[in-house]
Amino acid sequence: MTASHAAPDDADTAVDGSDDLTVRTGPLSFAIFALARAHRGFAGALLRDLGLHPGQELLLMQLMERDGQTQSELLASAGLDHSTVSKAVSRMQDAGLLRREAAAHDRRVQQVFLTDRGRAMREPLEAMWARLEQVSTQFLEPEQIGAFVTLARTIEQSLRNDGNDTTR
Amino acid sequence: MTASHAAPDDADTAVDGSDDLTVRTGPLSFAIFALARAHRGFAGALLRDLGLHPGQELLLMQLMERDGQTQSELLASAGLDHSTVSKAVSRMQDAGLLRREAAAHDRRVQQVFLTDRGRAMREPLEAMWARLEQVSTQFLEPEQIGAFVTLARTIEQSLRNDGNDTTR
DNA sequence: GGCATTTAGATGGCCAGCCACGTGTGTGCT
DNA sequence: AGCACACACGTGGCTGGCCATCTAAATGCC
Repeated sequence: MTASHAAPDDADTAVDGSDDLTVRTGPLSFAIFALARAHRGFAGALLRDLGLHPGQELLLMQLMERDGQTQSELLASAGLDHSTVSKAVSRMQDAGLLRREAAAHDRRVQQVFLTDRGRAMREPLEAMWARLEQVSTQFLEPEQIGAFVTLARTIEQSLRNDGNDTTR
Repeated sequence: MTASHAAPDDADTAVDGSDDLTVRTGPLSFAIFALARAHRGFAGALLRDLGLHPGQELLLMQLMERDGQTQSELLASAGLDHSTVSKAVSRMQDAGLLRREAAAHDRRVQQVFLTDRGRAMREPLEAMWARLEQVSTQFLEPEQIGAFVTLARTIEQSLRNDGNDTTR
């Protein structure tokens, strides 16, 4: 994955010590960016082994929790654009992971169901997700994990509220 | 941005309380995902006003810090794939934000320089970046910000090291 | 009932980002 | 010198993700 270029000197991706403009102006924002990249990259590598693309695992796991959800429900839990879900579902349908079915009572609605092949991804996906979590938290104490999650949610809410706030 | 669907009931994007499979198996990983989406979404909205696309601001600010960097240097600081940088630089060149120039001593290398138009983005970009940071940290105490950054870097390093680790 | 509005998806367009592959250039080894 | 190798990029192909636009269907309002 990102191992290919692995930094010629010690100027690693983290940009430690050499406070550049981004870090100076917004250390937290930069930390989020960097963390998101690393996390996504690592997850992507694990998903690759499963034949999945980043983001698809969230849809699958969402359906494993409750099968037959509509696309609207899926995009709400994942926080994605409806077009993104539509395309992803379409591709995953082609891949045989799930299928769509028009709802009887409301023909606009497309219910999404896992196929056997999709259901079979449960164990590998849980293992992958557990490993991702284990690697991420390997140097953290339980209370640090809790603290991080709390902080992350607080920041997330701040961004979401402010983004929706028209009064500011 | 994500204001469109704004959750019909209380099933907000954050999935509070309704611990689904993802949150149950990897709360920290899910928190990172959710935070990254919100942060990226908010940043994207601000960048849109500046006529930029997500990711381009990092390259610009990197060049503002030190102009004439090679593409390899840029991708190292941003942690991106070389092809991503190559394409982004190409498009930003078309947009008149910067220009490429083959290095004299090593004709493989492409040095990237800001144009006047690119340099003019400095003030707006700093303001945008500062606002992003302000919104993100609006409910946090200074020590919480520090704690978050520290935790984020720790997690990031864990992911990076393990990703590159061939011995595990 | 009839018509405007809202809602669920689909689709096209565009950029970010990755991998795989190809090309030109510098380096090192013999 | 010669040749294998590493390095810096460019390009094509694919997916994720967003916005804008369109269609069909349900809902609301008169």
